Amino acid sequence: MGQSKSAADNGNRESERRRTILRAAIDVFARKGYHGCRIADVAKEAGVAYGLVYHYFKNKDELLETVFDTGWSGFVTRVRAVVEGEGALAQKVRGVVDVAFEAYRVDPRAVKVLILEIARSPAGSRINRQTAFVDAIRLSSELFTRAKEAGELRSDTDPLLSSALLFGAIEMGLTAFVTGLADARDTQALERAKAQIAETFLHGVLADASPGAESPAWKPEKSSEKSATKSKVPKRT
Amino acid sequence: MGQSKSAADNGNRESERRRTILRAAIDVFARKGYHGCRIADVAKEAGVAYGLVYHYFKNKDELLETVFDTGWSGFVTRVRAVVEGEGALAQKVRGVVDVAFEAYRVDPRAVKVLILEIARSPAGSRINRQTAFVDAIRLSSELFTRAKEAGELRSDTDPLLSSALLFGAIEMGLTAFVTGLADARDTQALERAKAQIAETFLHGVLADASPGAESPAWKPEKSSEKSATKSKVPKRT
Amino acid sequence: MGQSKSAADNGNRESERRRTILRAAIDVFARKGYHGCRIADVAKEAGVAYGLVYHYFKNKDELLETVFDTGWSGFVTRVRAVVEGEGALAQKVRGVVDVAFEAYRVDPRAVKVLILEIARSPAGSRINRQTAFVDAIRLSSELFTRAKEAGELRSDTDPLLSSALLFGAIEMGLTAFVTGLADARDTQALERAKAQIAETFLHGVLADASPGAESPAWKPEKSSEKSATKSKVPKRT
Amino acid sequence: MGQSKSAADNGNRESERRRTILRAAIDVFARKGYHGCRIADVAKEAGVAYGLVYHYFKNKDELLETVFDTGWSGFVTRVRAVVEGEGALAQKVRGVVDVAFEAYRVDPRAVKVLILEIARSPAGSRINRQTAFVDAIRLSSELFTRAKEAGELRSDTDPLLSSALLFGAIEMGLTAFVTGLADARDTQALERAKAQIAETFLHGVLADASPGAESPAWKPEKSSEKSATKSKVPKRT
DNA sequence: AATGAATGAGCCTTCATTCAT
DNA sequence: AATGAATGAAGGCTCATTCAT
Repeated sequence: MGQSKSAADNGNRESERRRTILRAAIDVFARKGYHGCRIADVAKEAGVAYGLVYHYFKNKDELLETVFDTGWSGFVTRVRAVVEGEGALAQKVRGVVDVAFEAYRVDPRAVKVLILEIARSPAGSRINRQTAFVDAIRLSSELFTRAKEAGELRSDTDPLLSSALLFGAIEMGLTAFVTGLADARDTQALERAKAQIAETFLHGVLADASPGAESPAWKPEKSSEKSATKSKVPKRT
Repeated sequence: MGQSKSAADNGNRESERRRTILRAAIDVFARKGYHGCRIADVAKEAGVAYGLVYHYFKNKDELLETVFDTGWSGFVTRVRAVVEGEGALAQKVRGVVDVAFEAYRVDPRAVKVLILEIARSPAGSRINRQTAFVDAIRLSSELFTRAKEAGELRSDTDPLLSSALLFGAIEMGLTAFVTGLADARDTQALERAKAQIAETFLHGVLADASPGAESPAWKPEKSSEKSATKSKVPKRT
Repeated sequence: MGQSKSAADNGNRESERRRTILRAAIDVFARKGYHGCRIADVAKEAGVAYGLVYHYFKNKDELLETVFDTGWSGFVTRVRAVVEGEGALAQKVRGVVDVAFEAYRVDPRAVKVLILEIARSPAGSRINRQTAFVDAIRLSSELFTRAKEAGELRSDTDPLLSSALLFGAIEMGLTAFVTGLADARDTQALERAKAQIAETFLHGVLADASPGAESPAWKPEKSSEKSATKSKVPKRT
Repeated sequence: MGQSKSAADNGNRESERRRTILRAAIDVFARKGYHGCRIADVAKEAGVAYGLVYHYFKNKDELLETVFDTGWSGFVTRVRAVVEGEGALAQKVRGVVDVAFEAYRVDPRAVKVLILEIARSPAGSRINRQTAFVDAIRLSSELFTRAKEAGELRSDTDPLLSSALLFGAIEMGLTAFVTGLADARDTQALERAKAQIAETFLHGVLADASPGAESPAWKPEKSSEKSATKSKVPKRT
């Protein structure tokens, strides 16, 4: 029993160490970027000897990959839940934006890494835009494929591109906060940004022409998105 | 005349070399990324001796910065021309998208560098997202500020964020081609992507509910962009 | 005990390596001079890997500085012991000369470095004549200041300059051996040089005019320096 | 005639250029030291294109060698004139010291180079202590050889070493000024240093014990150098 | 003679990775 | 498991020298 306890301890201690190092890696990546980050930095941040990093990770690349995988797996999982869950398209789009911003709220540094360090890994690495955002993009594209088949989308939209545009907007929106272009401490601003991203994606930036229809769907007090869409559309052509 | 030619030759030859090296740097950056790009590679690609790179550029960072500045200055200049030119908002948005895609058509590798290598430069460098995309984003944000004042935009949109979203969509749209997610050799696809980006940004992805209105303006079979814009814009407001 | 031995081993092994590298640096410096000495040479001479030099020394300059500091600190310490010790002025002057020649006897290469490489370090470096010989010169100048106050020196001598002259004579005397102008393997010659330097400094090169006075003060078998000085001095002027 | 004049002009212009470059080299060497001095620096200082240095000098080493040769040849010539001229030993010793200090007064930077840059040249170079000071030392050693044969020197002095000591004292004395240890703008100090060097070398630093004898020979108010030397020497014992 | 662009060997330094303890 | 000394390949930068004009 003492043994098993010790073993458990060891086991815990091991994964604890592993997590400590991973956490340190995220922080250092966020601060210095992948290439500016040396293994020694990660070890120092984690408070461990620097050979130890190689006990838990084969090499720097695997460390980075783990950082990405860990970060993305959570994100992709949540995106999948939204995409495969119940609700109308608009609802799901808002859900995806929510997931991204929530991730940012919970761990801005991790998101900074995921956003800014995408495609920064060395040439040989498997980590790049393809394996990162693209997972989420492909996943969401199914959403748009189905929506299009259901006639919810304009007929000329390419689902994959739609998905790319959504994530492009999300990324650049978050980037505005990540890089300090916008103030991340302003919760109101974050909420407004979320809404604007989703609604712009859904309805565009243009104001409605008809009176009474100018209120976008996300203004809860005035109208549902659907009616807004309805009222606007007839006037086009 | 022989004289002036010789003088011109000298003048040209110098800047020719410089341009050759710059060109080579763009190509190597596009191929290997900032960190994977060695001065030796650039020199070899340019067909010049190693040391010559240092004749024209103080160091690797300055070379990089020049690549970025050159690339961006052209892009920003063109964006400014569109933004400050004549035309309705929608027209200008399409114009901005056009500029980006045209740049891609003319020199895909340069665009690849500008898109993928943003924010990859070392910590000490002045090259980063801030000084790159942000210039264009800030510039365009004026467009949205004015449009909002004119009532052309939904009242709840933040101009800076709108601008960021537009460029986010453009970036991710181009990224789809840059990374091979979409086929860059397909001119039709490029045209469709352009249209979809602009129109999604302007009108959202949602289909019009009313019959007869489902065709978005960018459907080529119905109308040219210009006429579509023309016919559409007057009716709004 | 095995433990303590192991601990001692570890402690020693580290500084042993450091000392090995320092030793190698001295040798290579002595052989090739500061600028001709490459880190690769030092590593090879020490029988360690290239990178290890940087494990123990921040850079080439620090390695150099350490070589100088180590060398000088020993020398300056010994000079100080002589200067601050007991004895008459003449005794101390001979002692200083002794220290220099003894250092040469023990480690001619180190002395060669200290003598020939002084002031060779790069502009930015802190190593130069000022911080090297000047320490010893300043230190000894106190000796002459006190001696002058005690009336042991001619009234018109500047203590600092006197000190400089002594070390100038010592340096050039050693240089004669270092450069091969004189034969360093000839112990007798070394002894004679020592004596000549000290006595020339103390009494000048000029022979005594009166017969029977041809024996210089430093001939131990005939008279003590003190009595020699005494007996000689009254007759002057 | 126009031709010959032109040729003369060219000839003059050429050697003028050569001298300009040499002068610039001396200045830059004095300022930055041999290794810290790049050909480009010399060219810039001289105000010429940098390939031109290679028209007049085969390579950097030859340039340095020329600097040394030029500097030393003047010095050695003057030392020779003193050594081979008329006068008593003491007179000649004072003359040698005079030559060195006069050289310093006329062109301190050149002397700085000659003093501080000795032995700094690369391993392969012929320029080093051997070919520099040693010429003067060997030359002067003949003086001491003859003086010793004439019984003017203590019997135990080695002529070569005596010569070395004299130049060592001169060098370190000048070094005090060159390095700023002493104030080179103080003409009085320079004169006193000259006197102290010569007299210390001739008579040593020790004060005479007898009253009224404390004034060294070089005190101008009591006696001329010559008479002092004369009157002093015979009275020694 | 004069210019300065072009060349490329050389060297310092960094840092991912391995290894002995 | 943990440590940190040891390794060495890689690459940025300098600068003496050459060469075309």
